[in-house]
Amino acid sequence: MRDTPRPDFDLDAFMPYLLNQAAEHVSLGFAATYKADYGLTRTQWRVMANLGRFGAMNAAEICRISHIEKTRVSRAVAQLEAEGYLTRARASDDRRREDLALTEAGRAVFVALGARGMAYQADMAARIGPERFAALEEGLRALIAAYGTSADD
Amino acid sequence: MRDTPRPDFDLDAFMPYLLNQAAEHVSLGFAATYKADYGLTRTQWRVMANLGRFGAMNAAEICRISHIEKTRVSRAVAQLEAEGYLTRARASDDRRREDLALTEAGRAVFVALGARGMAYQADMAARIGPERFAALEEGLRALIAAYGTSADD
DNA sequence: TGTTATTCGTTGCAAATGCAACTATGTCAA
DNA sequence: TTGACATAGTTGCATTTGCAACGAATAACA
Repeated sequence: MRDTPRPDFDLDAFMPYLLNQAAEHVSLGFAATYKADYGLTRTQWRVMANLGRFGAMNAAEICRISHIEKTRVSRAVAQLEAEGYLTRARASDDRRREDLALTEAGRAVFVALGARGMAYQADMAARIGPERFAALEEGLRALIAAYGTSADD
Repeated sequence: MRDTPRPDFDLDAFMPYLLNQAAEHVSLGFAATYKADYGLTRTQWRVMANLGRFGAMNAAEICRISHIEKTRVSRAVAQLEAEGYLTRARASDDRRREDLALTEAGRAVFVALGARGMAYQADMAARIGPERFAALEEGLRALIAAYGTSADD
């Protein structure tokens, strides 16, 4: 009586569970880098990474691209500005908007962390094998495409 | 001057980023189910899923298996007990330990959500194709194995 | 033009979280 | 036995988070 008349559901093979496990393990590994060396939170790093990769944009665009909640972005931006990593400027054509751009210091951090990120990525590929890595990437993209566009984009 | 003299780092191909995106999309989809219908948080659901799948065990074991922080487990367990989904019993051989087990009500929720989970999973596989789905699963397992065991297990 | 709806970003507040400190129990060895 | 150390689980506290409500600016349109 102590054991379930067990249904077929197996947590070990449940994709949301696997995704979370993998994401957590992998993210924590890299998070240690930018946390220890630059005092950045995950959200702060992601905001910087988007600005670094895609150029200046406003907060709402970052939300749309990264699917980070807008409150979180708002606070991350405030902190990044306080630390001199980005600047905000009211858009002249629409004064609700604030154009965000990395400062030189911010760009430098982005470049440095980008290099670390690529090294981390290479290590990952080596650990599980390049073919598996490629297949994984493709699967993740498919998933994001399948669920991202329909829901909230 | 507004655009980065861009380094090679490409956020779109950064695995931790892809993993987080995918995990978030997919998890939120399923989370809506157990949140809306049973008022469960993600941690609560995961605790129940572990108990349902692996049978009675104590909180520390749940921590080890699921990699959830022990404070979080402690609080989830307290809430689940308050709602009648599980029982705690001091282990007779070691009175520090508390054996946790799902109640009938808890088991019923686990079974119901398990069924939903399988349906959700089937939908995912259909959306991206079974081969990709299988490859994705294999890659995720490899990643978890590669990073999980070394770090904190 | 005036009225209503929408969008951008911030803030208040309650809930969730992480970390360290703590209690209680158990282990090991002198 | 005693004392040092380890483990199970809880609690205090500061930080982070999500959601809803908000003010300001703009769009849409009668």
